[in-house]
Amino acid sequence: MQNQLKIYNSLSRKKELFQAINPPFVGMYVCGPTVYSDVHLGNCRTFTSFDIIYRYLRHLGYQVRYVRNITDVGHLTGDSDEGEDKISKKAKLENLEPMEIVQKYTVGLHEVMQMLNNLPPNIEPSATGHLMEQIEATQKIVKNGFAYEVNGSVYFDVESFSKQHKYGELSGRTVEDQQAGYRTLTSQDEKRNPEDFALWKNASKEHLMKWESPWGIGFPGWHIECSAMSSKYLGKQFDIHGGGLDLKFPHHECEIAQSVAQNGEQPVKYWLHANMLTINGQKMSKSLGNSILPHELFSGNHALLDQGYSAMTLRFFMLQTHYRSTMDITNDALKAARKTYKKVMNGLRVIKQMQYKEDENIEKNELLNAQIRKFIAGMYEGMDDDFNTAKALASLFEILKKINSLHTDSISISALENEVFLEMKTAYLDFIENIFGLKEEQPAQIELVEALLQIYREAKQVKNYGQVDAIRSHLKSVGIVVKDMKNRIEWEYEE
RNA sequence: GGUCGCGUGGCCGAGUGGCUAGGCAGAGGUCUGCAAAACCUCGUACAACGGUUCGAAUCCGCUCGCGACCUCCA
Repeated sequence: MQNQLKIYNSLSRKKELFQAINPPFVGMYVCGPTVYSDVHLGNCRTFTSFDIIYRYLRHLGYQVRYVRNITDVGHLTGDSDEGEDKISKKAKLENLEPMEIVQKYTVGLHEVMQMLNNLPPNIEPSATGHLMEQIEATQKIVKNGFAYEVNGSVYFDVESFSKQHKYGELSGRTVEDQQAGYRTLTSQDEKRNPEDFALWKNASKEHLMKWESPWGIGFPGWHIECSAMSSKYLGKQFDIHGGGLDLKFPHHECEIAQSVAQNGEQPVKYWLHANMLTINGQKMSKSLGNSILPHELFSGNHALLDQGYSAMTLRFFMLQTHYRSTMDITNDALKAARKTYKKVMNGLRVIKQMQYKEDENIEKNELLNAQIRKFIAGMYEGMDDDFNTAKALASLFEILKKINSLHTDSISISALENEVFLEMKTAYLDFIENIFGLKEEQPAQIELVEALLQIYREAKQVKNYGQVDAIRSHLKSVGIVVKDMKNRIEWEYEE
């Protein structure tokens, strides 16, 4: 598999040429959500970023196995190993079975993912569906001497691990650094050292979600599920592991340690982290009261929003920012994104209908042909540069200008080489639909619009401007703009 | 306090030692019954200060500001 794709690897802190372990196959694991509440915009950003990465890898010809888990047990509130299970807590609060909570929010997640046109992962494994694998992984770590049991709980022994292996490489921390940030252990604590983390936790009688294990009745720790499930479906070593930047430490650091503790080798070749979301320059968080749910964004039903913005507007907005930069949500930025999104989609409709026409009387424009080829290459260069969608879009807009110029006949299509025209059409379609994953949101009732437009044309012929203006304003009220061009009359989506 | 990142024109947002993306908004123009759309032209920006260099927004140092992680979070 030949390519120029470079990926920023969080582990090396450098852009590296992407070389699949087993081409043409690529294994990609992305940390999914804990399904104890509605999926939030930050989740959406991360999953959309990896959706585009997934789509691009496929476009390049890789056969990608994309695994994104559902965390439905083991993720605790509060201090990492002492809080309440998030799912259980919510279940008690709503007086439901924990699995009802899981089902409810998993369905909600899928719904939003579909609206955003994110492709479903190839495997979406849940933690409760892989208890055996987690128990086995824990046993192996204990056997290798990197974990210890206390009162029916098993903890990863960071100290003994770090004597033989590196711990903290991904996040750039040393064990000593971390100790500085921890409170001291009390005599009540089961852990030998504060940086140790739970692989398996003993469950009290009241605990809702618990299972048999070699250490008694309990439940798995949060980090072990990803190690267990990623290795089950992608092997001990796989190509890409992604997730939100906030998972880098401790979650991903723990995953590396767990895998190395089992097999002695690094589990992941390329670690990718998507950056956080801010709103009006501030971190989006519940405590600040500025978090927005996808449905609130779509409906505009939120104090910080002037109006609603569609799922595709959000997706386009995300494309304009590189996945490793923080993305700031503002009304102004969203409005600009909506307008540009529609412009791009109007271009898509135009190019889909456009046909090449040979005309011997018209000379080929070499400069134009060269320019178009350069812009197509520019889109690929952008994506090859660590999936830089913002960079790719710059070239896409240049192509869009050419498409519009061809459409309005300010450039003759015959001035293009047939081959260049086809390349341009294919590339524009591929990028919009297959790579960026954009789609039309309000497919208009084309027959009706066309019928009205016919009346419009006739009224215009006889200079019945009253009727002309009436039709125009009617169509505008449903989001359709009439375009009076030099030689014809058409419609497009309002921007 | 520890670790790390960022600061780009009115707004958003790429980039990166010389060739100075792109989008939105704004101005002018072409077209048009009027408009809209589309296209063309226009803005010479990179937090402050010092240094390295023939040359820095881009490298180094320092200052200021913002943010992330270290504690639930994608």
